[in-house]
Amino acid sequence: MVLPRAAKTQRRTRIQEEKEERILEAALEVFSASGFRGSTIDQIAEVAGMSKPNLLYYFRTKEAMHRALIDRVLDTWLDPLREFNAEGNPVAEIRSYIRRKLEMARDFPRESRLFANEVLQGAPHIEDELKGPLKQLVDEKAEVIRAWAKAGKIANCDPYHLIFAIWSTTQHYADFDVQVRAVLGQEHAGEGRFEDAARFLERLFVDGLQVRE
Amino acid sequence: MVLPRAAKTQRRTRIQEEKEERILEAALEVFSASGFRGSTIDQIAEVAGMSKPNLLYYFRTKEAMHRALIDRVLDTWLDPLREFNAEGNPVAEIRSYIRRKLEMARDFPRESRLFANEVLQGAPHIEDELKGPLKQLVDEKAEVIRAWAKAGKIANCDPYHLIFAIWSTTQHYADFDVQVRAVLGQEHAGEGRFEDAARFLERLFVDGLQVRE
DNA sequence: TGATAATTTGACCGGTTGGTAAACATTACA
DNA sequence: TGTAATGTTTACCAACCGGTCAAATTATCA
Repeated sequence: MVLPRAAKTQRRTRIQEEKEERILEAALEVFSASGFRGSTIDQIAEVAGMSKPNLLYYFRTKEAMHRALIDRVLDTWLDPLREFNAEGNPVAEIRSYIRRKLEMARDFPRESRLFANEVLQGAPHIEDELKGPLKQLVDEKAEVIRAWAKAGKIANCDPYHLIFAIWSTTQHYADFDVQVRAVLGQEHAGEGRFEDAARFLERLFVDGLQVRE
Repeated sequence: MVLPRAAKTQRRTRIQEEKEERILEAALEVFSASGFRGSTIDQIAEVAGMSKPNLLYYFRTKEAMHRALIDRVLDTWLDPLREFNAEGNPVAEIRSYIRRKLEMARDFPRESRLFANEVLQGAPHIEDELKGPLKQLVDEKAEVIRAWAKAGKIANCDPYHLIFAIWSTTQHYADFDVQVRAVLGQEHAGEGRFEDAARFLERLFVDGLQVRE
C-alpha cells in the first residue's frame, strides 16, 4: 500500500498518532513565527526532525498541515470566552476572563501568534471560522454583557468593543512580546510582567484611571 | 556610469525622487499585507508598475527596500506619543492620545500592519529601533505618567502597561481589521466602528466599567 | 518466519525568487 | 547638437520551494 494517510484502516496507528503530533507541534513553532507564506516545509521538517517527504506522507500539502493545526488549536483558543458565565457576578466574570486570557498569552504565545499572523495578513485561511463560529460565540457573549449593562450591573458600554479591548490588551503580551521586552528592558526581565499586566488590566477595566475615594 | 543609486552626485534627480517614492508606496502596500518573507520583489514591482530590475536599480536588495520603508515610516508612527504633553491635563492628554492613535489606525492601517508583522515575527529588522529610540521615548513618557500618578492627578498605575494598553486597543482596529469586521458583521459595516471604538475606549480608560453616580 | 502493509528516504522536477549582466533608451547639460 | 550620465529592459542564473516517485526500510501479524 502506498497511500494510507489515515481514513484508510479507520484506526490510526500508534506511529501515525505520534508523528502527526510531532509534525503539528513543529508546524505550530514555525507557522507562528513566520506566518503561512513565510514558512517552508523544510523548516517544519527540520524542527520535527524528519525528512520533508516524510512530512508529506502524513499531510499531503503545506495547506493541509496548516488547516489541521488551526482546527486543533482554535477550540482551545476560544475556551476562555466560552467560560464567560452569564449567571456570575459581572465584574468578577470580566476580571477572570482577563486573567484567563492573560494566562493563555503567557502559556500559549505561539497559538496566539499563529492567529495573529493569519488575521493580520487578511485571514485567507480562516475567514469562515471568523464569520461563523467566532462571530456566533461573540454575539452570544455580547448579548450577556448588554443585558448586564441594561440591568445597571456594569457601565453602559458597547459589548463588542469591550471584548475587542480585552482581546487586544491581553494578546498583546504574546503577539508583541519582543516589543514589550524591548521597552521594559533588562530591569523587568523576568516573567513578572504578566503579573504586573494582570494587576494593571484588572484595575483599568474595573476602575478606569480616574482617582476617586 | 552604471551604479548611481543616490549618494553619488549628492543631489537626487527628480526621477529618483519620484521613483523611490512610488517604490516605497508599493513596498508599504505589499510588506504590510504579507510581511517581509511573504512578500516578493515581483509583487512590489507590479504594484509600483515597474519592472523588477528597475526596482533593484533604486534599491539594491529587498532588505534595503524594507529598511528604507521602515526608516521613513517609524518617525511618523511615533508622532502621537511625542505629542504627549507633560504640562497638559492628564486625563485630557490620555484621551487625546487615544484619539490620535485611533485616527492613525483608521487612516494609516498599512503602517500599523507593517510594524505588527515585523514585531510579531520577532522584529528581526527593527530590534535596534525598539531597544533604542522607541524605548527612550516610552521611558520618557512613562516618567511623565508616573509623576501624574504620584501627584494624585490620575490613579496610581503602571505607566508602561498603560501605554501598552493604549497601543494594543487602538492598533487592534488596524492590525486585526478583518477580524473586527467579521465579528461586527454587515450590520456595522460602515466606518462607524472607529467612532464607536473612540467612545468606548475614552470611557474605558477614564471611568472603567463600574457604575457610579 | 515470511509475506504483506506501513513508513522513510534520496533523487528529482517544474515553478518561483532574489539578484545580475549587458544591451538599449532617455535625460541632462556643455 | 553631441556626449556622458542616468534610467530601463530583456535575458538569464543559482538557490529555494512545494511536491512526486520509486526504491528501500521497518513494523505487523498469520
